Amino acid sequence: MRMVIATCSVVYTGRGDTRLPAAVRAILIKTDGAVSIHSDFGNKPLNYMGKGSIHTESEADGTLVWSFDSRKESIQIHLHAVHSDSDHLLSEVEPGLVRDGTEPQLQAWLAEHPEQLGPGYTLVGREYPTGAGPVDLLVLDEAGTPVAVEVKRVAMLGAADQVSRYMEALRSEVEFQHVRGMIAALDVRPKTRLLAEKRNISWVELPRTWRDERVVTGSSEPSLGEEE
Amino acid sequence: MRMVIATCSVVYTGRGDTRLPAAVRAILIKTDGAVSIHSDFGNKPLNYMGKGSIHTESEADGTLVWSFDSRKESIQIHLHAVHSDSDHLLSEVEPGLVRDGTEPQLQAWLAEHPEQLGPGYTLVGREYPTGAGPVDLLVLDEAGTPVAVEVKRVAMLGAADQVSRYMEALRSEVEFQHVRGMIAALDVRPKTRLLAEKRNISWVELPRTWRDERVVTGSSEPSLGEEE
DNA sequence: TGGTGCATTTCGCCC
DNA sequence: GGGCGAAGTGCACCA
Repeated sequence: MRMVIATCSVVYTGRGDTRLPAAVRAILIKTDGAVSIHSDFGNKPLNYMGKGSIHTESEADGTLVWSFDSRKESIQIHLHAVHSDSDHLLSEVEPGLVRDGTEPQLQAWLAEHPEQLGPGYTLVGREYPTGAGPVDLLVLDEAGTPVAVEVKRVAMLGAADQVSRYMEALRSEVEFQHVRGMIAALDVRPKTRLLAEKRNISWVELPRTWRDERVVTGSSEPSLGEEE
Repeated sequence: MRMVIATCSVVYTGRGDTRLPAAVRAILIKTDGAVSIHSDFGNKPLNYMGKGSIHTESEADGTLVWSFDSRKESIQIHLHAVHSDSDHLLSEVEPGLVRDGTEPQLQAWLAEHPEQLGPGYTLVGREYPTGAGPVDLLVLDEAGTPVAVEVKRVAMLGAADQVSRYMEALRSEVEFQHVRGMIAALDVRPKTRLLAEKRNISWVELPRTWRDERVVTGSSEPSLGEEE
C-alpha cells in the first residue's frame, strides 16, 4: 500500500460529479487499484475509487496530475505539493473479518426456534421464494395460518414495506391467500411499530441475549446440525 | 493523522461483534478520534471506530494492546509487531467535498419544471408533510388530481414502497382521497417499473442531461432566484 | 455482468 | 441525542 501526503485538489466524474478544493490530505493507493483520499476527520474518505482502476500520470499547468480510471468512473488528483510518499508491505493474503451476531445468524437461530415468534409456531422454510424475492422466514402460526417473517437486527420503516411486498406477492397464490406478516427484530423502531400495526403486521422484539440462548438451547438438543 | 503499519489482530464489540486474525495492516488514527484498520484490498476498512473514541494503552501476554472506546462500542487492537509509525500533519480545516447532481438538486429542478412530470402538471409543494413523513414533491396533474412524487437518481423497489406509504398516509385526508403516486428518476429499474405498474404508480425517467437543461432554461428565464 | 439486500453501513439533517 | 433517509454508499451473493 502506498500512502502519499499531499496538498491536492480532486475532480471526480461518474455516478455523480464532485470536486474537492485544495488541502493537505492522505492518499491511499492499494495493490488492487483501490484509491481513497482522506482528510483528518471521520472514517469515510472524501473521494475514492474502487479496485481495478487504472493509474496514469500527466501534467497540467506545471502541476502533477494523477488519473484513476475505471469503466464508468474517473478521478483526477491534482498534486500541488507532495509532502510524503511511502510504500508499505501489507499481508498479501488477508484472513478477513469474522462477524458474529449478523442477520443471517439471527435468521438461522429463529429457524431453529420458531417458538420465539409465538407459541406453537412452526417453520416452513428459510429464504422462501415469493414473486417479490425471497422472504426471510415462512412459518405457520398455532392455527396453521402461514406467516411471512422479515428478520432484522434493527427494523425501520423499510422492514414493514418489505413484509407488505412479500405478502402482496404471496397472496396471489391460493395456498397463501390469508398469509399474515411479521417483523422479528432485536429492535423495532417506534414509527415502524405504528406502521406495522396500521398494516396489520405483527412484530416481536427478540431477546438481546439470543446468542447466549443459542448455546443454552443447543446444549439441550445435542443432535443439532452445524450452524453457519 | 497517525499511521501505524503493524502485525495486528482485532476484537470489536458493539453493534455487532467481530474478530480479525493477525496480519500486517495499516492503522489510521485521526485527530478527531476516528480509527480505521485497512488491509491492502478494497476501500472499506476491516475494522473501524467513529470519531470521539478514547484511546488507552495496555498490555496482555507481553503484547501491546490499544483500546478505543466510545459510548456503546469498543475495539481492541493487539499489536504483535509494529513495522512503521508515523505522524502526518493534514489540513486542520477541511474545505469539504462539493457534490453536484444530487437528489436534492434534482428535486429542486423538478420543482421548477413540473411539466417534466407530465403536460400541464403544476407544483403544490416540496417536502410536503404527510403522516408518514414528507413526500419529495406534491403536484397536480392536468385534471387537478394531486400526485405524490418520489424523486430518486436511481429508483429501486424501495422507491415504490415509499410512494405507497405516502399515498396511504395522504388518503386519510379528505382533500387527498384520490391522490395518485409517481416515481421520477434518472433510472427506474425494471423490477421497480413492474411493481409500480402493479400498484398503479406511474413513473418517468428524466433526461440525463437535466443539469445542462437547468442552465439552458435558466438563461431563458433571467429572473430566477438563487439555486441550492 | 447486473439485480437485490445487508451493513459495526457512514453521514447529514431535522426534530 | 434519537429518528429517518440519502449515498459517487461498499460489498457479497445470486441469477
